[in-house]
Amino acid sequence: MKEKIIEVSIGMFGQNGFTETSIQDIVESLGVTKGTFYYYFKSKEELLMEIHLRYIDDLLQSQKEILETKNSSEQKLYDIVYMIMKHIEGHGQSARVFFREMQHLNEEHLDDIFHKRDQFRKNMNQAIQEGIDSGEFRQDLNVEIVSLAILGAVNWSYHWFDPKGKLDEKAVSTIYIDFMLNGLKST
Amino acid sequence: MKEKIIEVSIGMFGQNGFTETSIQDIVESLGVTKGTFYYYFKSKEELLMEIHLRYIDDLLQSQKEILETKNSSEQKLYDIVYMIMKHIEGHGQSARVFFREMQHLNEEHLDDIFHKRDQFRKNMNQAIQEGIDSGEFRQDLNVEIVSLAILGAVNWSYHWFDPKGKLDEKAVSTIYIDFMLNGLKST
Amino acid sequence: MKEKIIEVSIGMFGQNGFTETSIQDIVESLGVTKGTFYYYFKSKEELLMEIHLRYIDDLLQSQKEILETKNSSEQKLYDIVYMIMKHIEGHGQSARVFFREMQHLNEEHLDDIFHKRDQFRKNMNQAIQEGIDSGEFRQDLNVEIVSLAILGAVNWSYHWFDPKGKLDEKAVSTIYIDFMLNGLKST
Amino acid sequence: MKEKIIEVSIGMFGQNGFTETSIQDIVESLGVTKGTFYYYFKSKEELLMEIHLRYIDDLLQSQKEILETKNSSEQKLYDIVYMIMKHIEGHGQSARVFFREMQHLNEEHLDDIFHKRDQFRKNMNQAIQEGIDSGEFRQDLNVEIVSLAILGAVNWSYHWFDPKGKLDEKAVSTIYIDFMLNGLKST
DNA sequence: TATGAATGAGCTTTCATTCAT
DNA sequence: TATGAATGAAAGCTCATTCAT
Repeated sequence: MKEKIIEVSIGMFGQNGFTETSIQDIVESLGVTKGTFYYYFKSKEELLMEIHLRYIDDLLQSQKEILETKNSSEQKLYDIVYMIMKHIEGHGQSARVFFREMQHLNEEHLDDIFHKRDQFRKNMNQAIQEGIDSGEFRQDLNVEIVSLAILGAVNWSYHWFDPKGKLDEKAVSTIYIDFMLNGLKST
Repeated sequence: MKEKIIEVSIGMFGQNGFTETSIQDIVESLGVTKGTFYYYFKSKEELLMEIHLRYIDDLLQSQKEILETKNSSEQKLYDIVYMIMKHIEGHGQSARVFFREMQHLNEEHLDDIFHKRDQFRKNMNQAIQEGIDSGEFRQDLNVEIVSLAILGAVNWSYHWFDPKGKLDEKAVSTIYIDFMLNGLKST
Repeated sequence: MKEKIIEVSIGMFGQNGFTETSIQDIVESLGVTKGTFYYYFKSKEELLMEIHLRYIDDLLQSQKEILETKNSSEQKLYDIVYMIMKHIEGHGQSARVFFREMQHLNEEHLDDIFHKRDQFRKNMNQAIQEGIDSGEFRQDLNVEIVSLAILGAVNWSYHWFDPKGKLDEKAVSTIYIDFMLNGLKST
Repeated sequence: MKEKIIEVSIGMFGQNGFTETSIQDIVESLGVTKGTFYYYFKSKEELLMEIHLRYIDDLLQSQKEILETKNSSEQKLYDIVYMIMKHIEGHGQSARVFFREMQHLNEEHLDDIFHKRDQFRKNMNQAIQEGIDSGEFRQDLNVEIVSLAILGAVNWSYHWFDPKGKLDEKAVSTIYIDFMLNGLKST
């Protein structure tokens, strides 16, 4: 039941927004009553936190596995970008909730999530730094800002990426990486 | 008074969110009553639309001026990126509202805004295409996706950019452009 | 202007109801502002009272003229019925307002109107009594109740009478009177 | 609880009017909170509809039973008149609400009620027609108009009938019927 | 005569949450 | 595990009215 609540909530939060979705809406779509909801969750916010945690923990775990390999920095970068895109493709509504409804967490939870997002970003920084150190990437990069640019470009995809569109998440990732590695300029 | 309402609303919507800010909060912060609010706005949503319109219309206008120059594509790209960053720097809360609270517009208004955002994106596409045609940019770029990547990277800045931080909007723009033109790879 | 306000108010009160029609609605339909309204009327209720007064005073005056003639009771009865019907035909919305929105008058005004409606009813009683005394009407009638029945039947017409319908107010009055004088029973 | 809400609402709507009675007034008189009201009714209008439905359905049912008997038309007419009067006597406030507050139903509900009131009227027409066909009533009656006159006379009673007055509903009904059958004219 | 800005009280409705069963 | 009745606080919005100009 708890899983079912989370599942339909993600769908409804993603579609209509956190504030716009009432507990009533959620339980009605499951054919149960509000009491049931409060048996499994202390509050609406706790449900939102659970959704956030699952998303970011999953991302962090995948990122960790990628970073622990012996692959080239270029490959690692590609793997991370593709992994995020794969998440957006496979859990599109989760991504929407994660990127859009964070503000509705309470302070404590927000701190927790913020810290984890920061960790994700720092891991990204590190991957880029490694590429610089190994000579794969340019020496004169501002790691912090470039990292934010890459994350921004990829994360932004949740706004427009359509799993049923012309290009799948793999194709988009490939274009992203080519752009990020080689830039726009003709040589 | 209308201007004052818009002004404080942007601040409060940006800080606490559209749904979390009540009309009561807004008018209290101005020392007037709810009736006053509804004298100037038919609904809370109408106020939100006004904020959106001002933001996107301003952006489109600035973009148009940039595109109408005879500058190189590289320069135009820089100018657009810097212009967006300048907006985020100068109207940070507006940007937050614009990028985050769009969902609370009604269908008709959403259509309008969506159409304008699309226009902005298409103008961006065109700028890149011109660069390709003139030989400044690589021939093998996927214009649509690259354009989305650039916009994503720059727009995302509203999440983290701090006007009082170490780097100002000009420095960030420069780093962005360098990254976008030349990529990460060492040569 | 005062006349115009009364005129459109009758239309709007009749169509949509007194409470459902706002001052704003009224002044907007005249292209003026609320201040103007309050220049001519102390309150919304005062406007309603004015409408009521015009209606009942008109009715009372017409009734008086009919009763002062030397006509037969039958004729007088017919004239009164026809006169009410004529009012409903010609001032349909006024009738609606008069019969339906009385409750929104304040106590003092309500008293006044009530007293005048009562006067109208008593004059009716008197007409019937005269008919009885002269032998035109049956001796065993309960004047009070019969009078209320007649007024009920005629007044009720405002619910359904359609000036553009098959029967005009004259035809309906004739049928009413025939029914009231001769009853249903076959002889 | 739902019953209690309906009960006190009828009283308050009848006394002070639908618009003049707030949900607050209703729940306060029951010692509960507004939330409770909305647990049982989707809206104030829905409550009004429920009151209307109960009234008209009850009336239609009683009318049906009367019409299905083998009684004379005269008797049926008396029974219907008496039945309506009995309703006005016993559910005076309901009658007030029913006849006066109909306008506050929404379009869909209004249609429904209107249709049922029309059915009641048509059944009345039919009863009169049967009397004509059987020879009890005059051949030259305009059934539609006479029927409306009778209903008007009886329904109007809700304006003035006082259960504690000199004449009870039975006495009034008897006077009504005598008047309707035999008319005013002396013979 | 008329305007327009502002008020303030009140309205219907929503909703997260509680709790006895 | 789950229900269903009830709460209470707050929300968006309406509107008759006032008043300086």
